[in-house]
Amino acid sequence: MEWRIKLHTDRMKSGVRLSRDFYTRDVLDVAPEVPGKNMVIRLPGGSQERFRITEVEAYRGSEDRACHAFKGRTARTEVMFDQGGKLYIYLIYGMYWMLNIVTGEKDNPQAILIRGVEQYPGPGKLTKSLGIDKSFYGEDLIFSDRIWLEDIGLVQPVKFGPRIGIDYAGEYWKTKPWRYFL
DNA sequence: TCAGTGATTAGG
DNA sequence: CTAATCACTGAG
Repeated sequence: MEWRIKLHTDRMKSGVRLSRDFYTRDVLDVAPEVPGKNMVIRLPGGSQERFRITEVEAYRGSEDRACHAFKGRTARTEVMFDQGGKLYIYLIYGMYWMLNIVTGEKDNPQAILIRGVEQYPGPGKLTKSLGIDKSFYGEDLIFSDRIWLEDIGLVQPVKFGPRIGIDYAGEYWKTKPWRYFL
């Protein structure tokens, strides 16, 4: 019960913005550290809010059949080939914007799908609620004044399991435990 | 379980 | 130009 109270009282507390070095590591090192971090965002109304990230998934390079970079470099996936710390945004099923954070070094395409924050579980629901759309494509979390991540000095135990919604990727990639959540 | 919905992509 | 695909969601 105490952890619930702590989550709530800490929610608005500001932390330290994560720097480039955090993102330029391998996605499998970065992704497990993202749940528990705060996402700071300027909402459509103009107010700045903080949301605790609760669930993410790792997509790792041109070998990962579930990763959009698997099919090579296209206009859509271009930003994944840039250095870590930028946003990869795309539309799915004609309705939902997906929010991803690019990781790794330049020309090593990787990204982390943000699947949920504390108040808005679900990748499509959180982008809709927070007003995240194509205009965030390529946004740099190191310099942006409307969205970034911050460390609030809490280490949360992270659980893990297989990624969601990638049946097409085949048994090997589908079963990799690359989903991380609180 | 299943339809909605439209950008993106590869292929003529 | 066409047609298939799709890191989802909510209704029944």
